[in-house]
Parts: sequence; C-alpha cells; structure tokens
Amino acid sequence: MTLQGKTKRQALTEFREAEILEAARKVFGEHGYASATVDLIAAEAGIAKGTLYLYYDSKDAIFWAALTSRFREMHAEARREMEAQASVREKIRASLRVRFAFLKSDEQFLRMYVTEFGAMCRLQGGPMQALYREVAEHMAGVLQAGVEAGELRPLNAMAAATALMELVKGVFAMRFAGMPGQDPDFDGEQFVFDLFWNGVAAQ
Amino acid sequence: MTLQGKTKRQALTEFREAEILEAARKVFGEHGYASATVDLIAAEAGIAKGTLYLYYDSKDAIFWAALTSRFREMHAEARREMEAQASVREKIRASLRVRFAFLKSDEQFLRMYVTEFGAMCRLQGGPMQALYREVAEHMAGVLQAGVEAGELRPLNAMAAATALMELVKGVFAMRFAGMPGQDPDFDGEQFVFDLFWNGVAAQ
DNA sequence: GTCATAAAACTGACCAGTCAGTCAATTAAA
DNA sequence: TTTAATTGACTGACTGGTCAGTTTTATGAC
Repeated sequence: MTLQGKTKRQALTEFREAEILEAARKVFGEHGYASATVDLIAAEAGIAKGTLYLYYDSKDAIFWAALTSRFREMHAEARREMEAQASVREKIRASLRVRFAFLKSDEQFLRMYVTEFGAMCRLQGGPMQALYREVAEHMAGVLQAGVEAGELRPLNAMAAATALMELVKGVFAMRFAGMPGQDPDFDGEQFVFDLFWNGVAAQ
Repeated sequence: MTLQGKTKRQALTEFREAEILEAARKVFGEHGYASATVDLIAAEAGIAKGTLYLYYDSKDAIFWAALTSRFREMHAEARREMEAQASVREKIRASLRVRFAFLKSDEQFLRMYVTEFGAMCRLQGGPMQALYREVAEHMAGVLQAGVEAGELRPLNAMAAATALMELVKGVFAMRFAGMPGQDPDFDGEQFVFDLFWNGVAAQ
C-alpha cells in the first residue's frame, strides 16, 4: 500500500456507504419505512446483512442517512442557485426550479420524502428536524429580506417559508394519491410559483 | 324487550364501535400506526382483543374507520358552512374556519391526519383515497365557480383545492415538527387565508 | 318469580410469522 | 502469518389474528 494510492481494500470500501444509501433509498422508496427490511436493503446493495451493520448501527440510522444526504444535496443546490439571483422573485423561482428538477429526477428519494415526512414530525429533535429547520430558516431569511425591501407584503416569514415547502411536497403528493387534475401538461412548478408569488408579493 | 326501547344488550353494544374508534384514535394518534398495537387499543377501549375483532376485521380496518369517520364529519361540517355563504371568498373563509376549529379541537385525530397522510398516498385506491378526492373535488367545484364568476383568476381548480388542503395540514405539521415562528399569537387560519386568497383572487 | 335453555357477547392464552440485530466461522488482503 | 472484512444462520422479542371456553343476557315454560 502506498501513501497516495488506494489499496484494493480501500478502493472496495470507499463507496460502500454511498452504495448502501442508494440501495436503501430504492427499498425505502418502494416499500416505505415499515415494510422495508434490512435484509432487502442488504440484498439490493449486494452485501450481507452483517456487512451493512458494519457501516450503520440500525435500520433507523440507514433511513435517516439515506434521506438527509439527498435532502442536503437538494438544498445546497437550491441555495447556490438562489444566491445567483438578485430579486426575491427570482430567488423563489430558482428555488422551485431546483427542487422540482431534483425531485423529478429521483423518484425513490421523492417517495421517501413525500410518504415519510409526516411520520418524521413525531420525532421531535430527530436527525431530519434540524436540517428541515435550517432549510426553512434560510428561505425565511430570503423572504424577510424581501419584506424589508418592499418586494413582499408584510408576513410571517417562517410560516411562509414552510408553506412554500409544503406546497412543493403537496404537488407531488397529489400524484401518489392518484388525484385528478394531473394532465400531462400540468406544470406544477409554475402553479406553485403563481400561487405563492401572488400570495406574498406586495400590493 | 320492546319494539321502541333498547334491550340492555343493545344499549351496551350500541356505542361499542364508537368507543373502539375513539380508543383507536388515541392510540394511533399517540404512537403512530406502526407502533400502535391492537392490544393497546383494546386495553384503551377497556375490552379484550378478541372483542375488538368482533367489530373490525383487522388493524388496518380499525385505522381507516377511525380516520375516515372523523374526516367525513369535518368535511360535512365544512360543506354545510360553505353553502351558507354567497361569495367564494366567504366560502373559503368558512371552510378554513371549520377545519381549523375541528383540528384544534381533536388533537388525536389531528396527529393521525398529519403524520399518516403521507403513508396513505402509497395506497392507491385505499379507503381514504376516494374520500379525500371527493373533498378535493367539492372544493375544486367551488373554486371553478369562482373563476367563472370572475372572482378568481383562471387556475387549475383541482390543484388549487389540493394546495389549500395541504396548506392547512402544513400549518399544523409545523407544530409537530417543532418549527419556530409559532408564537402563541400566530394565527394559522388567517395566515393560510391571506396567502391563498391573494394567490387565487382575480387581479 | 324462578329455573332451564339458548343465544349472543366476551375473554385472553396461544400460535405462527416476521424481522432487527448478533456473532462464530470463513474468506481475502496485507 | 496476521489482520481486516465479510458472511448468513441464528436468536429472541414482538404482535396480528384465532378460537375454545366463559360469562352475560334474553326467552319462555311453569
């Protein structure tokens, strides 16, 4: 083994965690937390169950890692795109653009997010809580700045930020729930933007 | 036994179902579907597990009955109040008034609704699906009429109806999630109304 | 009123399946 | 040869659902 290069073993285990999380998202996404089994996740990842427990302590730990890692990625990208915009209006648009693209591109993550979010609310102080709060607070900061700049009407920024996130989730939930009004040409992103922007814009 | 009066037995069993459902809402509300056990529900209702299975076929059946019965009551009341209003604006206000009052008055039902809704989305065609759809379609009809009367701007009525329901749920979810911005004087009902009304009103 | 009988309601110990998590044995790398 | 990684059979706790047996109520003959 060299200092710089990777040994064969290291090369093998390098991406184990990521592989496990991808398998976990597939299984959790397809079956839901309750029906997903650790055996299934291990099989999907192509490793033995015991190996899985070398990397994560519990089913719970796998679940949270799988969910938060992608959620964090989505938020980081949204934040980057928002910062590239000047007006609050364009920041909101950028945020929606990134989030819709992200959720559309990863069906399994989307399913986890939409179907397990409610249950998460039970776990005060759970691993997802701090992250969700951080994301909401960032968006609230943006909205608050918009209020102070006169671009938005006076409002409870934190509530509005949460409302925006709920609207995004709601549009996708409608699909799973098999709701009508989901014409192929229905543009959820545009719909949420129109509703929210009209709801918060000044005048 | 008389034709009119109830025998002692009938009087006893008359409210069994309702008692079971109330116990079920308490247990499901406190623990969530997965952690709730049928034994717990039976104990809460003060009957043996076997008795419970005389009234409902499965844990699932108890859950759906407990959730949909209250949901139906809430909707019926909202619908009645809406019909007493002339303008779409006041119909929306009435709907929110009833729904907020209802959810605030029944903590256990609220918890079930907020925390288990996502999981419901998995069950295409489940018992709650048709009900939720019916409620959404009623609200969509009201909104569509508003569009045609020029009171609302042109929009996808079904999407807007769902969005409104998601907003209500979202405001309550914020509490469970321990989100900030929940000052004691934060008026969720007013907030949702302002956001939504501004979002859909004409001009 | 009361006693025998039938019917309905109820009970809770039990069963059978499930599954998260463990660990002694095995394999591969250093 | 040593060390690290991996395996998968196994365990033990849990719980949805059952059912043989018990209790309660209703009925009706006397």
